Amino acid sequence: MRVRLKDIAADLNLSKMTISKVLRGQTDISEATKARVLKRVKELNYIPNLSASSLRTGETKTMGLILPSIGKRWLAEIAAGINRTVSAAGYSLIVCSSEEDAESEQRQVEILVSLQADALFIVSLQETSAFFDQMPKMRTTPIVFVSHMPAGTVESYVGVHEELVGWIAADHLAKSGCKRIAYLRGPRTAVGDLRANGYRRALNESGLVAHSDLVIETMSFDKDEYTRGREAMERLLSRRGRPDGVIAYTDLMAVGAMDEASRRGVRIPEEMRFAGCGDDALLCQMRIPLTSVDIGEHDLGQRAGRMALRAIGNSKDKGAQRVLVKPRLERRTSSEKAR
Amino acid sequence: MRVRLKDIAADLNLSKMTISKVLRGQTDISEATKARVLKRVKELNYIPNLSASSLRTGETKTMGLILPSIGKRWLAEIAAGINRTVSAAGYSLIVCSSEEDAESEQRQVEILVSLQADALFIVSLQETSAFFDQMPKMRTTPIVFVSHMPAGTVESYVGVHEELVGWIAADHLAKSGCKRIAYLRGPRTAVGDLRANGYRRALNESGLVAHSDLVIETMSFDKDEYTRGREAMERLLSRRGRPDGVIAYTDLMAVGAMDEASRRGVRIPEEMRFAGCGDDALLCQMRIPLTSVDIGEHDLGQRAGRMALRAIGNSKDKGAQRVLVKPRLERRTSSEKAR
DNA sequence: ATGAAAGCGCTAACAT
DNA sequence: ATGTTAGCGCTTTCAT
Repeated sequence: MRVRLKDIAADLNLSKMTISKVLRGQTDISEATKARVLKRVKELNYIPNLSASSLRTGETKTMGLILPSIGKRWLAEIAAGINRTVSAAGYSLIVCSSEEDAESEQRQVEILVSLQADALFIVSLQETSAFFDQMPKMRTTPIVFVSHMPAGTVESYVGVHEELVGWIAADHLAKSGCKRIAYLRGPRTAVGDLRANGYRRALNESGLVAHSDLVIETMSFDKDEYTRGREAMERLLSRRGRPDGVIAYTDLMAVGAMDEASRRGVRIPEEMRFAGCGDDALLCQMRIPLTSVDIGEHDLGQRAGRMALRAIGNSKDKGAQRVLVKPRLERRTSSEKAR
Repeated sequence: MRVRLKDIAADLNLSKMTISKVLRGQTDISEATKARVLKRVKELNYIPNLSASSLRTGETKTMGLILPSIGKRWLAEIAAGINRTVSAAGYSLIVCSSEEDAESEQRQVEILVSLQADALFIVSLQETSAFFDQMPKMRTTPIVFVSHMPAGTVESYVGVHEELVGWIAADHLAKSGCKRIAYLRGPRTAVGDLRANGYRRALNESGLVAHSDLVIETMSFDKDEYTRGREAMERLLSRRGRPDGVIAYTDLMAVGAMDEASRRGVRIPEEMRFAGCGDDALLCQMRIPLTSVDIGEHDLGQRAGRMALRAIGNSKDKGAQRVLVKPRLERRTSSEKAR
């Protein structure tokens, strides 16, 4: 059996209350006993039973994060941002992966609520907020939606100014003198559409036209993004009127497109400039350093963390909060004249 | 306040015992009341308090996994492997990141033990088992070390046959006819040394010599692996007697080396064959598809999961268990004559 | 088939 | 400065 408060108490001829008080740093304990207790606690390697204290206090000083998967860099950065913020406030973060499955996500929510997590962060896969609405009894546990917000939810939300992502990249290339800017657009999702809108707006503002054959649809989903990027470039180069600027929905697609262009003898950035999205350190350092829009995942995580801490603080303050973080451009060789 | 068993009981004029029994599937309940209870439970969206039941039963049906970081693909695959196995047995997996910090790892262990996780998996950063030895009182919680084993531990361990990783890659290139096989070796760690030994053994077995200037040391750690791969290739090509085969400690280094070689006009695989380690889907599909040693992380995770389940089953069976999974070669264009 | 009592390990509130 | 009592929500055991 594990060591309990009671054991330490018996060991030192004290009551378990005294031990408990020492462990929680209460001040009405003499320095002498305090030292004695701490010494024995260390020796016996006592680890408190969080189930028990949670049952009594109603809190675990633990927060849960549910991610679609734990292998993606941007998700890991969100996690790191949250972790930094909440651990500074004395909370531990535990992560669950929904393995890209919306039903599994719901199970994870129940597990974390069941575990008495003090707050939840979810990068959700739910289309709508139906699941969350039906459990209003769960309102004790604040939930912060990160990056994606199920339609209808009136919960806290921290997301990305997606339209600006597309705008920043397109505006940059336009200001750099590109006249025909192609866009390897993302999926037909809310995010994909917003970024495409930003791209179009930037072009219009610069007096350019987002000609429809400059926008390449996301192709066969059975292929990886790198290959999709290459194939998109094939299409662009096979037509008359090749672009002098290319923006891709992801860094990997951008790298694929750049590789294909290079292979066909296009000089980068002299003849064609490129920008990606995600600012992936790995991809952006390869070959021709890639200009990319930094989505700001770490910041996203920090804001989400702060929001949860606030929600726990004033339980009465349940006004829905929404924050959008602003993306930032990282300029590199792929879009700048070599000096 | 959250819904409790008591609330449902009062609601239906039953005792909380009855509700509890229904929820745990005990059979001594009439079908009628069972249905009534389940209906109300669903309506009220009851979520059990795991702290309370854990306190009573001593188990949480939860296991913890501690990773150095959650952004790495191979760690994510280990996690997925564990998850698959333990969730099939009714356990939930919760993940904590130690953020590459050995002290933080210790804190995570304490948190998960405190949370009453039924078993722990650790991809550990500890050099020695000192921390784990000093908490024998914690032995109630089985710990499975994955991938890396702190010196001295007598716990369960599932790792990789690292020597074979180096051997497989080198043997493959040797059998393909390469006579001068270079090795961009990893760090001076246990793993790095084992793989280097495997490389040397394979060469010897094929009657080749692991000439010292064919083994390139890991260079400046402030640079990313891609750049290190490129720079290693620069060095190899600047000497007389260029290699006709190159093995790299990671896929990313291999890609860097291949890029640099291509840039300098070396034809791959005709003039130089390449193999990496890790079988990273992203990196292995780029440009020249890269032959790579699949470390078998998913398998690693599954074995670890099974080991933990066994440890929970027979609490008496505390014989230290060790398993090494075998890596596998994935052949691709970088090492095969184009057909 | 249903329920009452006791207690898991801890702490809030109140003695002493 | 230290200790006593009660109870958090659940389940084990034993009655009914």
